[in-house]
This record gives sequence, structure tokens and C-alpha cells, in this order.
Amino acid sequence: MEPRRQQGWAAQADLYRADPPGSGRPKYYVLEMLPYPSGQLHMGHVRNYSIGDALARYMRMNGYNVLHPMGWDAFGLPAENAALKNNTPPREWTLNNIAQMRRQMDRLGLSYDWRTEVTTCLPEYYRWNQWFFLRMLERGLAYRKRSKVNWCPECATVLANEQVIDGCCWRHEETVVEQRDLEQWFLRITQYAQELLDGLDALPGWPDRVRTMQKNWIGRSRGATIRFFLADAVGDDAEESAARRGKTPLPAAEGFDPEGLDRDAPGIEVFTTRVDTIYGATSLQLAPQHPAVESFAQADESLRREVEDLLEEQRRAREADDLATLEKRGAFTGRFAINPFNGERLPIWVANYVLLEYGTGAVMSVPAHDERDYEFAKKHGLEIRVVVLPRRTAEPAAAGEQDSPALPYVEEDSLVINSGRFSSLGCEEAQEKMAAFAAVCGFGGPDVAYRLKDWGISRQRYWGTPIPVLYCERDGIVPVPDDQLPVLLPDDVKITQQGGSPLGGVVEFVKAVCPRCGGPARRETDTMDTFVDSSWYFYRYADPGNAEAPFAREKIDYWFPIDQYIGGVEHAILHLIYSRFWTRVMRDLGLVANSEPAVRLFTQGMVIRNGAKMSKSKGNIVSPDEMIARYGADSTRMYSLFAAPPDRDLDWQEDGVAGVSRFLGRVYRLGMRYGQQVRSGAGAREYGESPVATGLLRELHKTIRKISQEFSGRWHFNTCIAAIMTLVNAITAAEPDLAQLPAAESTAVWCELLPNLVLLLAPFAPYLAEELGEVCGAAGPVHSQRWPQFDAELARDEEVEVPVQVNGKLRGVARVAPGAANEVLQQAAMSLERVQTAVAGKNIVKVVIVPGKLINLVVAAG
RNA sequence: GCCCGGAUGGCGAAAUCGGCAGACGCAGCGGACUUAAAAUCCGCAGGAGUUUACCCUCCGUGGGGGUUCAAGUCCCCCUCCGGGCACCA
Repeated sequence: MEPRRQQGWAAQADLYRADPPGSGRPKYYVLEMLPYPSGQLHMGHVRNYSIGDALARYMRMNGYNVLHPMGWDAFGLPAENAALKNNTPPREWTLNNIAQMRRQMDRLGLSYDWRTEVTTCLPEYYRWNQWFFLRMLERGLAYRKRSKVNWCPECATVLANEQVIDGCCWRHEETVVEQRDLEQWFLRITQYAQELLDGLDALPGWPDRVRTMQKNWIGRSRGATIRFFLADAVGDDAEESAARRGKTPLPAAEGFDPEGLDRDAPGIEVFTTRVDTIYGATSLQLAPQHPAVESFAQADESLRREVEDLLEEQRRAREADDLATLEKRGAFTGRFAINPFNGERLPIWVANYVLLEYGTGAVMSVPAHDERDYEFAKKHGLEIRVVVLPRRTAEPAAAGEQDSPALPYVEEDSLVINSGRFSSLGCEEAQEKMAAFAAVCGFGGPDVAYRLKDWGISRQRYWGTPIPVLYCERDGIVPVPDDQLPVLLPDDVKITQQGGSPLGGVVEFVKAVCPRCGGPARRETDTMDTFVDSSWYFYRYADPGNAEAPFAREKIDYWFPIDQYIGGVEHAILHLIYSRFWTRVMRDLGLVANSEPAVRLFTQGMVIRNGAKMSKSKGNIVSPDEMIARYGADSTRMYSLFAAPPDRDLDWQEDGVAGVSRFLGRVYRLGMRYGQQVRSGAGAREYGESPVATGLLRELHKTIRKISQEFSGRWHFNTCIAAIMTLVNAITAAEPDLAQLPAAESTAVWCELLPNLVLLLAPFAPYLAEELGEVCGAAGPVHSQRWPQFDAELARDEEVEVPVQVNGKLRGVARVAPGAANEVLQQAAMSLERVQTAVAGKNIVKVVIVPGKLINLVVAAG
């Protein structure tokens, strides 16, 4: 039955078409994350798309103009691997996979309008990646710099972070990945760090979990940047101190005055969230890669060797993903820097626990009030100086050594001591005043640091968007002019494992003419990260054929923001933060009005089996094709919605699919039994007053209410399906009674029950709904019909069952009319035999009545 | 280490606002139909006790405490499982 229906749908081109802007119906944009075209849909996709399709169908039936598109995240490394393995060109391989997966999606009965399909590996799409890149380049949002990359010596090529597994190459599990310095293109996402962070508060429709993850990823810290000036002249004291190998600071020079410091003198900048502890600083610690370290080491052979050791150690730990537990080691540089607050000269060290990438790559070490500094100082015998005490022991008189708290003491609700003019301030106040003081004196000030780093988009791969720049011997970096876009990815490229970008080997591609001087130029051979493709694909759906621009503004204004985005939580950070960034860039280019791509986000749970994520290595993969072949698309989809609420992990149990399939079979047979009757009795309304008729209609309308509520609320479709099952059970059980009614009445009941049941099924089991709709004589496709309206009158209970408790224990159920007076209810409760036994010989102390819900008699012995 | 989730029958789960714990389904058991099986239909089904049976009683939502007439649900403490981040200064 399903393949036949599928053909019928395919023939109706306009079935799922969205109207252009201005149609009058309210718009609704429901989007599911586009898949990578591996060639095989997996159960995670089935789940994701079943949720989205149910919603799309429901919204359509409720009169919305629904945009429900699908596309392909079609660039990426697997195509190159397949090329190597099967000798198939990546393009061919990818397009074949797309055709295959499209068939699978159609077979599932997903309601996409394929005319909006977007395929990111086609020039019509990726030319706009290049166009956006050029706009960013113009605005300084794209830039080039040297940076560390993962390098597999075996493949002689660069790897993406995702391809580094436990520090080794994914193709050569024994081969440790190295870090190499390469020139890379970056997008300045950090320029939007604050806005991306603030924007999260304006996204109440996003799961807290995702918002928290993004917040942590952006990692904003408020603090101060302080400049420690290099102490060039080291006097006699220093000789002695240097001999102590930089373990304690040297006292301030005579007549030191912070306000008299030369703000232009060379120094080392330090970012700290705890300026209030600066009087407790006893050294500076620099990242081994810090530029100052290099200059210090130039004149000092033994220091250079030590730094190299530290670098090597840090590198190895980084590869083993073991940085946090690395033993803290360091080396004294022999130099000193002036603490601008008190003039002390602090020994400058290099330490393996300081990271170049964060803050300024240098820290002031305050062992008494920082765990890492404490650990380091203990190990190397550095001075530890307490400058913060808990409020209760920090009374000036009591501030003796013996009152020192356990170190390191990091509590911020404390008082600052031994800190010059800032002594006895609270930590937070001291932080503010000290940062302000630094600003006044010109050696620093309040500052903010982010964990977020700029987005490196260069990939030394073939199957991606070519980065549209040229390198001219005379003019340097030259952007490809707009009218020369797209820079086409050449087709006949030999994919090898031998070093660097495959495009580098294509002479016709690399050789170019500089558009400025007409001289010879070399084309960039790196391609873009595929996250670029997925950062804006959902805009293209609104205007997929546009050859003049990525999209027309008025279409975006109509469709955006996305009303509901649905996908896996694994994209919570990367894809979803890049998309938010890209949208803001487009907004600042004047291309869109919205700042956020999607107002609501839903992250579905994983599909697992036997308690573990499905994977080849565990051998617990369930193939959608197999499920569909065995149980049909409706059963497969419906089970994926029935087995668990969509936000939770779903344990795939084939017996469960069989159960859903059985249920759908029951519904089918029910429809076949009464379809003829419904068709011929269309419009019959006189269902009479029989208890069986009113009872069933009540059940029907309660179910309508229940399901409608779920769609606009929690999306617990598992309970929707359970409700439909309950309804069907009630109908089946009442069949004999209905048969006893006068023919006109039973026909009228079936005419109300069956078509509405079909409508309720439509979002979850579209094939069966369509089939039965036809059987019942529906005028046109079920999925173009109106969602049934809940009738409060029909749903009203004649009688409610109110549980009766005595001292909180259930003793019976009283039956009363809904809205019955409390006295009536209590009367009914008291007349229950079990209640009387329980109350016998005791005093009723209190009666708790929750109208319509419960009655509780509180009794005491007596 | 820090931040999020989660824990309810043999299993997936339900109980949406503090008000009948286990809806719905799976597996299981019993029955009908059948030469038989499959399919289908009907019924039973948290645990313990008592009982010929009907009934009835007690216990029960990871563990311990608390608030309340009433707690799976709220508060405090703890255990286990899953995920994210992690030398972020």
C-alpha cells in the first residue's frame, strides 16, 4: 500500500509547496538539520525527520503556510576517502548518495517540497560561500595568520580536529598526530563574542542545555589586564637573588611611585580575574611560546634548552589530551619585572601550565590564592604570600600568621590585607578600585577575556569550497573579483595522501592572472571548512534558484526567523554558534533583518540500542531500510515517536516496532469495516443520546484536545500515540454496542469517529491516514484537510470519579457529577463502605477537598 | 575538578499545576479460533501477605532525612549512570 501511495504523492507536485510571501496565511518555517549524504539514512535521521514531519503536517493542517525544506551537506572528507577506496570521483559518489537518500526519504513519506532542495557542493550554492568570504575579507572579518594544525606524518597531510582520535590519526591508529605551524584563513567570530553571549538570553525557545554549552564555550571572564615593566637594571641585591634562582621577589627600588611609571616602557601584559591578589604575586609565569621568552632565550643557551623541553612536554600532553593533569614544571629566565602596584621586582619564569592562546599568554603567579600557582610554587619552593583572608579572621588585630586559612585560599567573599592603599577592602571592591587605579596610571585597566577563538576555516582538502583569493608576486593577497565567481572546483583531481592540498597539484587551477596588475598569480589551494556551508544553507531554501544574490531580501523578511529548528544536540556548539555568527554578519551586511536564525530549537535524543549508541564497531546498527521493508514506513516512523519522548534517548527495540505495526493493522481493518458506511452516510449527524455514542464521542474529543495540546506544548508525541491507541481500543470495545443502535445513529457515530481518527493519525502515519481518508470518501488528500476542532461540549464528562482518601490512603472512589458541591461530594464519599470502615469510631478532624480531583478525610483516634 | 541531564514493574514508558503510581505498548501467562501453527480476537498481569474464591491488608517511584492532610513531583544530604567542559589565569 505504501509504495502506491508514494507514487500518488510524487505525482502531485504542489502537495507540500509553500505559498510565496503575501499569501495571507500565517507562515511557519520548520527546519530539520540537513544530513551529510553518506548514502544511508540512519535511525537518528529517521527520528529527527519524523519529528519535523509530524510538526510540518500538523501546522499545514492548522492553516499555516509551511516551509519544510531539505538539503545536503555535501562537501567533506568521506567523499575523498571513497574516491581513494573505490576510485569514484567525489562528485559522482556524492550525487549518487544524494539520489539514494532522497529515495529513502520519499519512502519514509516525508513532506518536503523538493523544489527548494539545496546541495552545498554545487557551484550555484558554494559560489555564495565565496561571495560571503569576500564580503568578510573587505570588512576585516576574514584574515590570514599562522596557526597550529594537526599533521599526520604518515598521510603527510593536515587533519581536521574531528579526525584526531585520542591524539592519533584516524587512518593510522598508531601514528601520533603532530602540531605544525601553517598559514590559515580565519573568520573573526570573536568580534561577535559579546553579542553571541548576550543573544542567548533572548532565546527562551532554546533548550537551557544548549544555551549553557554555548555560554561556556564563549567563556567570558571579567578581570583586568596589567602591564609588568621589565626591570632592566639589576643591582647588587639582584645578584644575590638571582642566585636564589628567582624564588622570591626583590624589594621595590627606593622612592617607587606607581603614578610615576613610564607607561611606554617595555613590559609583559598579564590578564587576571583576581587583580585584588596582585600584592600576593611572587613571580610572573609565561607560556613557553610567549614572544618574550624567545628573546630571553636567545642570549641564554641553557634557558633555550629548558624552554624546548617545556614546549615538547606541553605539545605531547596536548596530543594525548592530558594537559590538565600534566605535572607543573618551569624554568627561571633570569629576568625580573616590576609589579606596578608596589614596585617589587618579580622573577620571570616560563611554565608549562600557561597557555599562549588564552588571555595574554602570561600570568601573575599568586600562589596563596590560586590552585595552579600554589601547586607550582610548592614544587619549586617559590614564596607564598597571603593577601586575602576570610572576613571573620580578617579583623586588623586578628590578622596574624596563625589565622591563615588553608591554602590556596580562593574564596572571593573575603577581605584584602597587606595591599597598600587597598588593604581591608572586600575582594570585589578591591578588584574594581585596583583596575581603575591601573587605568589612571596607564599600566592597565579593566578587561574581558573570552575562551572563544577565531574560526579557522582553511582545510587542506579537495572536496570543499575553494577559497577565492590569489597570491600575486607584486600585489600579495588579492581577492578574486565578484564577476569571476564562482571559483570552480576542478573535476579531474587526483586524490592522494601525499602532502598538502590536492588542488595544489592541478596546474591549470593554481596558475592565474592577477586581476590588479595582470601579472602571474597563484590561486589559493585550500578549501573551506564544511561548517561554512551549513552556517547559512537555511536561508537559501527561501530562494533556492537565485542567480544574482544568495537570496532576495523580501523572501528572508517573510520566512525568517525559523520558527522551529530540530536536530541533534551534538551540534549545540559548532554548527549552532557558527550559524548565529553568520546571521549577524549578514545582518551587518544589510542582507537580513534578524539577528538570530531560529527562535525555537529542539534537540532530540540519541537512538541507542542495548544501552549503547549505534555504531559499526558495536554491531548494533539497525537499518531504516530493513525496518521499512519489514514493517513499513508508518510503523517505523510512529515507533520512533512512540518509544520515548523526543528529547530523551530512545532505545530501539524491534518488538516495539512490531507492536506499532500491529496497532496500525487494527486501525486499517477498522477503517475497512466501516469505510463504506461512512462514505455513503457522509454528513450524518444524528447520533442520538445512547451512552455508547456519547461515550465514544467524548473519548474522541478528549483525544483531539490532548494531541492538539501536545503539539503546542511539550511535544510528548509518545503520549499522543498512546492516546490514539486508547481511543481505538475504546472504539473496538464498543463495536458490538454500536451495532445494536438504529442504523442512522451508528452511521452518524462512525461518520464522526472514523474521519477524525484518520486526521489525528495523519501527522504520525501519513500513509495509512491517506489510505483510510480515501476509503472514508475524503474529498482530496488528507494532508490538505483541516485539523479537527475540539468540541468542549462533546468532551464533557457526565460523571467524574473522585478518589477518596482517609489519612492520605486511598479507600475508594466516589462518583459525582462534574462540578458537584463539596457537600454532595463528601456525602458520596462517606457513603462508601470502605470509607466507613476506615472512619468508624474516629473523629473527622479535617476534610480536604480538591474540586474534581480528590477528597481526603483526616481522622484521629477517639 | 566544574556545569548540565537522568534513575519509576521483566523491558520502553505514563502521571503536564503537590492530589487514584504504573496509562499506552513490548515481552510473559491463560483462553477462543485452527487438524496444527502463524495471524487475529478475548482475558490476566508491581511486590508481599491472607484467602477455596471474591475480598482485604501492608510495602513500593536509586538511598537517607524533611515540609505537607497528601510527595515520583517541593527542600536538604548521599549513591550510581549518561553528556559537556576542563591547567581559561
